[in-house]
Amino acid sequence: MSDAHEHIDKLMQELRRGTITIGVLSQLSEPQYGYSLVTMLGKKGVQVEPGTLYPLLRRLEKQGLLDSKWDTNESRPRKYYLLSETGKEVFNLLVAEWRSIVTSLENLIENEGGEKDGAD
Amino acid sequence: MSDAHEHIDKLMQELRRGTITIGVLSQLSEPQYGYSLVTMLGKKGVQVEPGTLYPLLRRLEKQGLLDSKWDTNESRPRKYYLLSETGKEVFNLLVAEWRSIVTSLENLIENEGGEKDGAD
DNA sequence: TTACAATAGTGTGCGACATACACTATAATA
DNA sequence: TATTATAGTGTATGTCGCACACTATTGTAA
Repeated sequence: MSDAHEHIDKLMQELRRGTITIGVLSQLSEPQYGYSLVTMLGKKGVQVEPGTLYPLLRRLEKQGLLDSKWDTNESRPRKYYLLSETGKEVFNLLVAEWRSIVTSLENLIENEGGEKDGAD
Repeated sequence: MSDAHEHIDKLMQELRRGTITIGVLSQLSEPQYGYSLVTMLGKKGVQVEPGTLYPLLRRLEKQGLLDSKWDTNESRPRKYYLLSETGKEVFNLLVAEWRSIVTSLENLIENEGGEKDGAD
């Protein structure tokens, strides 16, 4: 019963996949830079490695979902990211899709453990 | 606003990732074969390609989450899959993790659009 | 017999994520 | 001044699941 624990990690990771994107997008209604995002998301229960987040941010920017601008006024230059108009739309669509997935999955999970009707 | 629709597909696909596994596991408290799973999941709103499901089933079997046996009594031989004991445990853990993710994400999403407290 | 549906299988490619590492610049300290 | 710690950004690489497209086989209907 314990040799499976090695696979669980992988499976959970797969479960998290894609949700990081939603998490990040959800925080970018206001400009933030990479490090602050890592910190903030971490506080909210979503652990993200910097090495995961930075490529993600650049990906999202390249796809046009994020805008970015360097702030060189502060002591260290920081790259601030912000949701673009497109990003806002995509985020909303993504949330809708997410909720739909949650609903379907909940149905499947709930049904398990109970009786099922043999209707075909 | 339309060139983003190409990315949305990818993002949604990423969102679905991993959930297919949970969906499949949830249906295997009783033995079923690949084709019937494709049909059944499809009816319940979870579209899965056969070319996606079959490798998944074998993967899960190789990981010890599923048991399988060929039924050659019927007209065409069918490979029936069933949750193993390990599989049941993993499924439960996975469901727990899933619910946790759902909760975190809901929090992040809800917070957006409203005011945020500057509490640190 | 041919054609199609049912059923299972495989191989390849893509892409996101994790991990690890490198780099810069500021601040602190010896 | 030199060194170290740390905040902050960036990149290279590997893994692995999933989608897609393909093949193979068998049974049944035309």
